[in-house]
Amino acid sequence: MSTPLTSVSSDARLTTMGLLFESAAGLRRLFHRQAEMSGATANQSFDILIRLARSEENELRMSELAAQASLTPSGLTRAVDRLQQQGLVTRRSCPDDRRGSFAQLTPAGQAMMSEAIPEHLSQIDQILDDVFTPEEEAQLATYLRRLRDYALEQNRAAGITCDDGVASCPGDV
Amino acid sequence: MSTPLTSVSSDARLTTMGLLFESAAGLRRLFHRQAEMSGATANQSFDILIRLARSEENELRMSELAAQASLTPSGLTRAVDRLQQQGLVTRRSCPDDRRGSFAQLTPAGQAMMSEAIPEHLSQIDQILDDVFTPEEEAQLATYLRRLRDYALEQNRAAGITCDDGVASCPGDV
DNA sequence: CGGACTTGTTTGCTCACACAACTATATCAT
DNA sequence: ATGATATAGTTGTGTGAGCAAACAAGTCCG
Repeated sequence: MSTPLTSVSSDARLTTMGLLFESAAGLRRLFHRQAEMSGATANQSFDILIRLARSEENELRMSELAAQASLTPSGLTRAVDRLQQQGLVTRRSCPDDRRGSFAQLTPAGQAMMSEAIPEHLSQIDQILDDVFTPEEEAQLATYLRRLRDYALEQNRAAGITCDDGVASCPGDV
Repeated sequence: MSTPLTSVSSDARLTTMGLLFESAAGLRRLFHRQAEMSGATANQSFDILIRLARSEENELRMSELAAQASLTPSGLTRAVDRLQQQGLVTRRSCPDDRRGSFAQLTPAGQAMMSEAIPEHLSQIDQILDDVFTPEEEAQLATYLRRLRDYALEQNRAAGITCDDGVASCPGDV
């Protein structure tokens, strides 16, 4: 056997999915590179900081933040640990629910983000201006939003292992 | 200071970028979940296997494969190591350039992919059919392709540290 | 020919993330 | 109240990926 294992007709859709992952990976590198060049603002988990910066009181519940950043709870715990060590974030325990906590930007974190965000925004502006017309940009956003919501929904549905009384869960008798 | 650090006008574009990453992450999980459920076909670095399966002779140069899979050369070396241990891939040294090698699907790898790819394709069909009209799908693909090519180009340009004789490279006198 | 530089791949090291198990609080049924 | 279950978050452990340095083979002069 010496020929590819996919038919031409399926290739287009496979490629579309590939494009999604490749463009995301490519842009991630682009952002990472610029963040790195800006010296002081270089920080992995920039994603987390931005989401905090965009929130009321610059704080979010851990679980909410995990969902927004596409991290597992455990992954987020570690990420916030690191940011805390860097002095950019604090934990504030939730008064209404003593299980919960907020991650919150410290003044230092706010200061850093005040500097870093404009750079990031201008990089995004540049990219989008270079690649899309405003209409295309809006279209892309709606397409991606649909895709994200679909994936979110499907993952949520799959996460509920025994959603309607199915007894197929291993070990639950 | 108690208000978010971003203005409303910038939020849209920031969100668009967020959507790209979130949709990619969401779909990645969706695919991973299904792969996992299909038992035998469960395999991380499915991406790599698919790209091999889609290629002539089911083989690709390591560097080419790394680029396609958005991995660094080192990351790919390790990934291929693992796949080789699983018996799904072999290395074939390039006759024309003795530095280079090909990663190639073994018969076992081909067999596995013959089984796994149809499932994967049907999952993709389902997603795209659920979320987009054919025209929208085509549009999305062109948008993503532009974005990917842009990122590729920018990253490539940035990778060439001293592209036009700039003497700013540290330590090159 | 022979040394300087480039390119393709691999190795040493470190870090970040996921999964599973655990703790602590909350909620619900009886 | 009280025990069963669910939810929020943290910790132990393994794995995958990146960076930088090493290595090996090709290329480019002189």
